[in-house]
Amino acid sequence: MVEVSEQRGPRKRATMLDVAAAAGVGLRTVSRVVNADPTVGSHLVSRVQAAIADLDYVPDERAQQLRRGRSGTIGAAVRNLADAHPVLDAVDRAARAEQLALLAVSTDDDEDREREAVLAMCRRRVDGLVIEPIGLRHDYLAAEIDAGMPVVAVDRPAAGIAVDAVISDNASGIGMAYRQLAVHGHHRIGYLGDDERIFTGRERAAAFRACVAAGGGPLDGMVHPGPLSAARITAVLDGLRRAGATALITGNAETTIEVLRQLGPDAGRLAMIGFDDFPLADILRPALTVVAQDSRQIGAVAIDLLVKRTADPARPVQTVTVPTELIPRGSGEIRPEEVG
Amino acid sequence: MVEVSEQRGPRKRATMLDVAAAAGVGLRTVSRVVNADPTVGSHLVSRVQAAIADLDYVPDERAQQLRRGRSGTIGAAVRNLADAHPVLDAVDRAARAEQLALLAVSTDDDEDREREAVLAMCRRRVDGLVIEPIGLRHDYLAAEIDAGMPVVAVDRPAAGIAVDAVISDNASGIGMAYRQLAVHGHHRIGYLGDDERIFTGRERAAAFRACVAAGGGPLDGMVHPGPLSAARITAVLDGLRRAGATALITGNAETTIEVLRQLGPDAGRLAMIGFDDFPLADILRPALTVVAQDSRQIGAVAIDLLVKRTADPARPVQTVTVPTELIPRGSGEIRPEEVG
DNA sequence: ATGAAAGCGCTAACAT
DNA sequence: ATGTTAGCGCTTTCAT
Repeated sequence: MVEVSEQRGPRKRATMLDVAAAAGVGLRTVSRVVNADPTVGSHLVSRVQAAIADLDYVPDERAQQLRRGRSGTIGAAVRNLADAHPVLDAVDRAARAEQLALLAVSTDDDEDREREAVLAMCRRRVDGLVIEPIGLRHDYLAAEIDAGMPVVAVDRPAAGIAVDAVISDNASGIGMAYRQLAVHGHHRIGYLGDDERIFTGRERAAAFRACVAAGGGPLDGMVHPGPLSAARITAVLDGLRRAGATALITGNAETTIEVLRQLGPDAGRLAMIGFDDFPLADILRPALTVVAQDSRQIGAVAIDLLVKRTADPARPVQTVTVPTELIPRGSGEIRPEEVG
Repeated sequence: MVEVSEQRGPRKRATMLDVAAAAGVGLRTVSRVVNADPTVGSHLVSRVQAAIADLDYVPDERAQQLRRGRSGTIGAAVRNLADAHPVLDAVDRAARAEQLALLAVSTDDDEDREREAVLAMCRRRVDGLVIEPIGLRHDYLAAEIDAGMPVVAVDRPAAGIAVDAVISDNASGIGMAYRQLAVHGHHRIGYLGDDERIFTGRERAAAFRACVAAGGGPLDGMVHPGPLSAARITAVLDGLRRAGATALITGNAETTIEVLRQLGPDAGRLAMIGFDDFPLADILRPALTVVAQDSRQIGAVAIDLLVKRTADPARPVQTVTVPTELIPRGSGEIRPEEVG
């Protein structure tokens, strides 16, 4: 009986050993060809490559990683795949420049999801971690860091652990927004942003208070940090109107958007500057003046810190602050007399 | 001399063997505990768990996968991490329900990036592939499919290979948009969309032509498929104005947004319906009427097809069409007499 | 109910 | 310049 070689169903996947056999060379030679080791005779190289093409051989990266001891991958846990795109994009580019693949997951702003996602990446033995921290405590990472995992926090510092961080200059951003409104004649300026239990919410609210104090404007009823909810925003907008506010600074993109949604056609009747730029902010009417973070630089610095820590695990922990930029588009340049 | 046990620098990572030694049990027992095998004595379970906690043991998933022969991961290659979010999100949810992790990469609408990204996933031995195809030929996947890799195309079919697909009902979507405009009194309706070399561009332009033919409206100078560029859109808008068009259907979100950008304050002077919904479409003025794809269902169906093919690799290849929905928000309900 | 040993596919010492 | 061999950390027959 002759064995039927062409079976139905999926063909078995070729391994490196199959390739070696087909090419009539040793396993090591195939490995060398796969890894572009120049010390292989060109004769054998082409024979091995032919066998690889013939068998549709695809190296198993898991085995490579396991044996090499490095994964060549860095993990990124960001709050939202969509919003974080500019930072993530920059991280991706920077990582690629360092010959590193990027494994990105969304934490959906959920503390448990974050921990779960980060630990999953640790099980995959990523060579480094970029985290946009959600929770208040990140002790769950202590063991990993202890085991030598390089970690960098972006957007906000990670509490409870000593890791490098890249954050935007929130105080300066709020300052620019406040001055822009003041320069355009506003005196009664409101602030509506994140809960102060959140790092950026805390920093931005504090910076705003400092600006008002320095500018001599009214503080009472003007500063509204708190959780993001449509109902709260409705109430705050109402209160601000009663208090005679002619201008508003919003502390994050979600808040900005919800405010615009509620303002509807009245959007032009209040001067407004949003912290964080977002797509389409320029096609709104009036176009939205924003304080933009330098996402590209944030991502690049994050990878840089990761690489440096990998090279020298003992180096002192560092927090890098990246400048923000005011982008005037119209909504922040409305004068009080145009408001009504 | 006594060995210094508390060294400087990263502690070596504990392996399963270390845990076994620390707990005074066999390797197999630790494996059983890690995998929640119920046949382990509760006495040993707690002893092993204590050792795991003590050593901060984290299983190496690559080794698990290698040995198990499955990765428990499905890969998704989408054009854009931001735009695809709803589909990706649905894919993610559906995958998790099937106990599968999701590995997502962006192809940035680039054919080479797509191939590179997909092959990278194959090297990681994902258990299935969800692809939003870019290129015209996908033969590079033939060998993988032959080796038993389940693949499903979303949004458009993959050419050159026989794989399952989930696509939106483009013709019906264009039909709804056209009728909505016609019902509101428009007779001179323009179309501006993707190049007809792109599947969706082809389908939507063809559907639009069929609508016009059926409705008896003018076709001449009204249908504009082609590459997305600001200059081309400027020219088309100008031509449409001269041709007396009172309404416009745009064939994809990028085009819609660029049109709105160029229209600026004149946005309300042209009835408009966009194919594809996007965030903030509802806070524009006028709010944008759109044909929305059912991303949630697309994602769910994609995973369903993947699971079914995994279970039965020989099942016939299938293309599922998912309905689209018209969401009237204002811009599509402007009457010709309001247009200037 | 538990352990010893083989091996997943690959790379890296070590021959030769 | 090329081949042999020993693991990387885990799961899994197979004994016990």
